[in-house]
Amino acid sequence: MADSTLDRFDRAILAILQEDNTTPQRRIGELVHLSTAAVQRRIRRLEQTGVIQANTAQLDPARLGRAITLIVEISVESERLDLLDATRARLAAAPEVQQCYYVTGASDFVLIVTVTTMAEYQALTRRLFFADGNVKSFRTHVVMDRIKTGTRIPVD
Amino acid sequence: MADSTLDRFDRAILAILQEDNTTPQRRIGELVHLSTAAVQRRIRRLEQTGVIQANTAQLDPARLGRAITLIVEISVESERLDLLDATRARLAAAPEVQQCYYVTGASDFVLIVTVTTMAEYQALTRRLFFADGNVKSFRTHVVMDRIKTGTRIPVD
DNA sequence: GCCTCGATGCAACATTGTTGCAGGATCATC
DNA sequence: GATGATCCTGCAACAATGTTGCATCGAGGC
Repeated sequence: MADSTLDRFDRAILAILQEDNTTPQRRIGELVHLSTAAVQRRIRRLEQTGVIQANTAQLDPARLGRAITLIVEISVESERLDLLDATRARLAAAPEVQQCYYVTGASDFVLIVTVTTMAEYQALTRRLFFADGNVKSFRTHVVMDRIKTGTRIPVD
Repeated sequence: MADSTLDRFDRAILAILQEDNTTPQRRIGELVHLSTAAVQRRIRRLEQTGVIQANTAQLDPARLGRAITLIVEISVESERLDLLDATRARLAAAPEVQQCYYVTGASDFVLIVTVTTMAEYQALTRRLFFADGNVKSFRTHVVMDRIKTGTRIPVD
């Protein structure tokens, strides 16, 4: 899982798949100037070596009733490893928690949360924050506009 | 693009595609108890109506050299609409900015940024924050652990 | 009860993905 | 500088998957 340097072909393929992984391999081959077989083998290698972690559909949260997005900063009481790990596991397990980062700075965790109603969020805070003895405080930002979302990263 | 209520079949299909959109329609049909043709037509409708916004490969940032993730909170001087829009556009256009939210609370924008080196981040702050007259201040959290990432949302 | 509308399953068909094989480039070794 | 090993390529046959036409079924309105 170490080196496997990516050449410009790999990067070009990744750039395409990152935008639309339903692009036919034949089309990718035309774009990057390789045969479909070569494209196919490179994609398989990228998947097996973990460069490509998953192939997923991006859904519109609003259309699924989850119109509210929140960003939450959490501060913990103690940085003791076992307590941190417990909190970490609890946060990651919650389906409403879309993303969770352990960070430096004023807070310890930053979450991105999606809910259908503020009542649901209130319930979540009770279940996830107040019930967790190690959560000292949390600060909530309500998202008014999701200007840019996704997991796209530059490939060059 | 309005109603188009999602029944339990749609939701079951979305749950699968959100995990792995390379799952064959035949397999999806078995799982949700529909014919492949029905699955195929539903997926097409979900794509056309925008419930499915994109089909993308999820890449490992570390394997592409972007080992550093940062979360940045930005406060602006003025909430004047034209100034806000200019800042918003500038932030969204930066490829290093993976996600960008306009939020309530102590800060105005929250960004998720990926870079290869801290020097690159420093350059980004100059280009994006210091050069923008309307950015009053920003606070940076360095991500030590990406506990949970992605765009997965509950479908039920 | 009859009609329309929308969705379904089946089956033929089109497209796309996969694999075996032979050949070409690169690199270390001699 | 030749030699062989290794890796990657393209081509072509093949397998798997996606797509569409058609007949049928069920729900709701008249």
